[in-house]
Parts: sequence; C-alpha cells; structure tokens
Amino acid sequence: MAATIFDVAQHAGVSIGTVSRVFNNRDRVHPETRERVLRAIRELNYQPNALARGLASQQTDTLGLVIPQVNDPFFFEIVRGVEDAASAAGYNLLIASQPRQPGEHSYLRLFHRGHVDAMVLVAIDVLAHEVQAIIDRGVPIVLVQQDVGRNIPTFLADNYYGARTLIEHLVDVHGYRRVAFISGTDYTPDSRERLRGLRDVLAERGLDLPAAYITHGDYLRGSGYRAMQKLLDLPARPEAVFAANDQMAADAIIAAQARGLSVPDDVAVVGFDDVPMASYVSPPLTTVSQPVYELGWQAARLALEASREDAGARPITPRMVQLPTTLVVRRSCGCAG
Amino acid sequence: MAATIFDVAQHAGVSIGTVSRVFNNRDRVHPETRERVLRAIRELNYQPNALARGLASQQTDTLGLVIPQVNDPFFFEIVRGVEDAASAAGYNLLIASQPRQPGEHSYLRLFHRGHVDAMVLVAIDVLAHEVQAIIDRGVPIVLVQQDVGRNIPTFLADNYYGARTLIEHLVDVHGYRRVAFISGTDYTPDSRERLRGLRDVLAERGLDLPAAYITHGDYLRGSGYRAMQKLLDLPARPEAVFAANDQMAADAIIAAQARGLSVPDDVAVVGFDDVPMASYVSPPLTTVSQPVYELGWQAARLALEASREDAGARPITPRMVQLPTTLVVRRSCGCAG
DNA sequence: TGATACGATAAAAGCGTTTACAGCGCCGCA
DNA sequence: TGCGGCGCTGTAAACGCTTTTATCGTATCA
Repeated sequence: MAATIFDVAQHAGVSIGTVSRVFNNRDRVHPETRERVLRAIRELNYQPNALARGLASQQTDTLGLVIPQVNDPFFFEIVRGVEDAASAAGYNLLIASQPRQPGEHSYLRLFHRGHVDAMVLVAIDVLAHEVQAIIDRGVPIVLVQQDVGRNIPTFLADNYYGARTLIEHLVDVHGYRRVAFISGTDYTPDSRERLRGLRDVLAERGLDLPAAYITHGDYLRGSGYRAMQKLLDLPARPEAVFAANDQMAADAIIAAQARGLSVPDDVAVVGFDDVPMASYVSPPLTTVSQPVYELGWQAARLALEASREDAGARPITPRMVQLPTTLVVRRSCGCAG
Repeated sequence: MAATIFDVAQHAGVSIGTVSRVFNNRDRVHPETRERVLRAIRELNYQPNALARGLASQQTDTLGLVIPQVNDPFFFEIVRGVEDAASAAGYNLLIASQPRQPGEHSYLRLFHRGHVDAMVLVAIDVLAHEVQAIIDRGVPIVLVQQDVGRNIPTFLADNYYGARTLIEHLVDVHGYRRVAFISGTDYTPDSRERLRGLRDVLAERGLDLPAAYITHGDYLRGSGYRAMQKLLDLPARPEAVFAANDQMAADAIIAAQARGLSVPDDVAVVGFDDVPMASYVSPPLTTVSQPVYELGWQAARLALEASREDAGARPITPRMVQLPTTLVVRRSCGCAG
C-alpha cells in the first residue's frame, strides 16, 4: 500500500503530528526537524490520503459540477473553464449529470454525502429552496445559465443585450421587417431573454411579431429543421429567422436549402453561441459569441472563494454577474464575406 | 450539520452497527428492527458520509477520468459515455485534465491520494511502467485511444480498417490516384494507424505515396488550413486529401475554396471521426464514424468491473478491444448528394 | 537558584463509517 | 436440566488524517 503518515513519522523519527504540521505548513517546526520530515516525505513518495484528510478537516478540496445530460459543445467548454479554475486552486472536480428522471436531483446527493466543498450548477433545473438550504449549511452554490432568484449567485451571458445587438443588425442594417424566432427549452432563462431582446427591438421600431413567428425548438439537432419548415409554410414568409442557438440555426439553413431557397438571399438565418460549427456551415453563421469558458471559470472561482471565506467575514458576493456577448457577423445575415 | 449514523441509531434505538447493516443489506437483521431503522433513515434524511465510508471500507465508489486539455467534441462524447457507465453503476466521476507541463501526471496524484477505485485514461501520454505499477497495486486502469502495450487494457476504434475503407472508396470508386495525408499528433496511435491504412491501400494497388504528400497537423483548428496550403502548392497537386480528423478536413476545405478551387471537383477532401460539424460543412464531409460514446462506456465498464472482482479469481480481461468504424459517405469525396 | 514562560514536539481525541468479534437470549436436543 | 448452536445486536477497533491538549526541555528573570 501507499505510505501513510505513520510511515513517514517513523522514517523521520518524529510523531505523526509533526509530519502533519510540516506538510501543511502549520505552526512552527524546528528547521532541522522540518528538513528531516521533508526528506522522509520525498523518500517514501508520501501523499496524504484524501479521504482521511477530508474526514478529519471537514473539507474535501473537491468542487462539484452538475451539467445536463446533453451533448452540446457549449457545456464542454464550461467544463473546461471550471476544471481549469478548480485545478489552479488545487481542487478536484467531481462531475455529475442531471439524471434523466426529473424527480431526482443529483446535486443533492453530492451535498448530502459530503463529497464537495462547493458546487457549480450549469443550466440545471433546480429547486430554489433546496439550493438555498444547502448554501445556508455552508456549501456555496453558484448557478450558470440559470437564475432562480433568492440571492443565489448566478453567472449568465448577457442574453438580452446579445439578442438586441443581433436583431438591431438585422433590422437596422439589412432592413428586414419580418423576423421570426425558433426558441430553445424554457426552464433556463436564456431562450426567454433572447426572445425578449427580439421582441423589444421590433416593438421599438413599430414592427410586428405575430404569434405564428414564434416556433418552438429544444436546442437539439433536428428541432431547428422542423421549426423552419413551419415558418416557411407560413403565408407571409419571414425575411429573417433568429434561432436561439447555432445548432438550430444550422438546421434551419439546411431546411431552407432543401426547399431550394437561398440563405441569405431568400431568407436570412442567424444563431446564438458561436460554437465551432458556426463558421463552417454554408453560408457561415452570423451569431452572438458568449464567453462560455470564462463563464465556467468565473463561476468556479466564486464558488471556491466562498467556500474558503466561509468562517471569516465575507465580502458581499455578487448576486448576479452578466458577462458581455459579442456580435459575430458572417454571411448568413446577408452581409458580404 | 447532516445527520450521522449516530443520530439514526439513537433515533431508532439501536446501535450504529445495526444501522450500518441495514443500510448496506449486510448480515441479517430482524425485520422489525430493520423497519425501525429504515424509518429513522427516512425521517432524518440520512445519507452516509462518503469520505468516512471510503476510509473505512477502502473503496471510494469513484471512477477517475483523465482527458487531454483540448477542446474537442470528441472528448466530450467520451466523457458522456464514461459518466453514464459510472452513474449506472452507482459510481461518482472525478475528472482531471492532463496538465500542460509534460512532466506532471495528474493520474498519478489521483491514485496516490486514494481518490479513486479505477481509472480511465483517454488519449493521455502515459508512462507504461507507472500505469503498470498502479494496476499491480489494485487500481485498474483502462486506456482509450492510446496503446502502450504491456498488458494494459486498451479501447480503440479500428482506425486502420476505418482508414482502409475510406481510402478504398477514394481509389476504387472514384479512381483517385494521388492521395495526400494531413496527420494528427503522434503520441497516440490513431493518426499513425490511419496513415498506415492509407499507405497499405495505395501500396496494394501499386500507387505512390510521395513524402511530400504527408503533411503534419495537430488535430486542432487552423493546422488543417496550413497543411492544405502546402499540399496545394505542390507541382503535382493531389486529387484527394485525407485529413486525420474532421476539424482539419473542414479547414482543408476552406483552404481549397479560398484559392478558388472546388471541393470535390478540383480536389476531394475526407476526414475522420464524424463529429457533428461534419454534416454541416459545405460540401458535407465524407468521413469515418467512430463509436465514441460506446468507447467511453465500455472502457468505464471494464474498469469498474475489474475493480470489483479484485479479490476473486477474475476472468481474463481483454488486452485490447477494437470497436468497429463505419464509412459515412457524403459529398466531399465526389459522391452525389 | 527556583519559579516562569515559551518553543518544540509528543500524545490523544476526534472525524463517520465498516467490520470483526463478543455477547445474549432462546430453541432444540441429549 | 444443561448445553451447543443460532439468530440477532451491541461493542470496539480500525481506516489515515487534523487539531487540541499535554509534556518536556531550556532560556529568562527576579
């Protein structure tokens, strides 16, 4: 088996308490003793057992991350941000997927079993009072791409402003007046906020947004195709279609082209997210870039900081942070390459 | 704080030993007592502390997963497979990235600190003897998209056969005779195997593969573009280009189109992996589909099984498993839509 | 020179489980 | 009636750490 603290203590001729003090730089230890202990640690390749350490110190040096069970590069990018922040802080990362059956909440289990010091929940359908209860018991939780109010810290891209900029481009630059929407799922705020951006820009210019122009997708492959078909069947075909993410926008383009329509000449299509695929579809997608990696990174940072300041007087942490989005103009809106 | 086993014992009027027996279904407990304990567990919402449990039982119910620090949807798909297998078996998933500096090996730390019962290493640059040592100490390790011999279990897609099928399609169906290659990184076997497939098919047909036709990429965005430029500068321009993954193939297409060349009329381009993007680029990519999710899933299953059979006489586990690949014909090879 | 304080270390008490072992009541059998 | 065995449950020792408390020299001061 691996060397334990006892082995090191024996090897260095000290007690285990001293080894612990040296390893954690706690209290003062005579320089000479410290040197002996360090040598023993090196010689035995000692690494403290994480479980024992967690049990004794009541902290696990582990960050919990819960993500939806969906294959979207968007989430992977968040995972990368979270992972980087965690490992930079010397934390491990424990990942759980939101289970399929809606009743079960895996983040509760992570908490109850004492696995983690803090949690980041990405686009997860949470129970606000449960989350609040966990935070109150000393395990900080930060939400990403989700907002349930109640003073629970939240990191979001500025979906509303991003959508506004995008629609303003369509309306003010290209002069489109009939703009339709393909929504995503509804339990996180992003699709709603993007729709609100669309709605407001149109309203401010006195343009109409008929109910039939709002179709429903689920962010996943295929749903954009079906929604686009419905829109193209409409008597008053939209001049531009705003899909709530790039995947659906890419599918919408395919759907239009399958009918022999040209994008953007017959109908413009724009998306949201700026995933890698966006620049490779034809025509390349005009979309809105979100700082996804950064979102994960900052959320993880906040969660970890909160877990460490737990005892002391903690500074006021932000209730909500919106990160800026950027309009990425390519060709699917009608602009020239 | 959360309820402990003591609270439950007191609440049910039994000893902690009995609570533990009930919770783990070990030994026999009087039905009536069991009922009392179960009620107490329910009423207190008791969940055993994972650390204490791991410390006492010497098993953590946690699977370690190490992936390269790269943003590739390919890896995310593997993560999903591994996660599903782990959670189906009641295991948690601890994720670590291969650190940037080549000297450090995060999987060693996971092992040494007793975090995990088993590990899956994906496309990681490992030290064979270290891995062997860990396995010998009772923590099973399974490699994915990597092979270092030494009886270390390995899951791979059948890269060689996949490449063969792809090249046979180019040569035998389309009649291309000048086929070039854009390689990936070299520390995992996949790029090498794909090149071998290309080489063998050409050789069997008496076709030449000049050294200049083998260019070097790194699987990442951008490198396919540069490699393609070199190929197009060649006096004898290749008729078809085989990129070792789809990302580079997509970039190669862009590079060709930037020169006013038509794909596939002037030069055909094919890739490998069949990532989501492949069907959206223009022309849609002919490529080879790998069972990526399945790769992760099966690797995790094997690792977990091995960790549980540890004590008993374990059946012979496979040294290497190759999963089948499928040719996906789209338009970038010259086939009609 | 003897009481005092202090720096350094050892000893021991948890942390919350699992599990080996002991104990107890009761039944069946000689 | 006495005793071995069995079904059930309590007790206590690990597991490998952290952290509090106790101890022991040694230097300091009156």
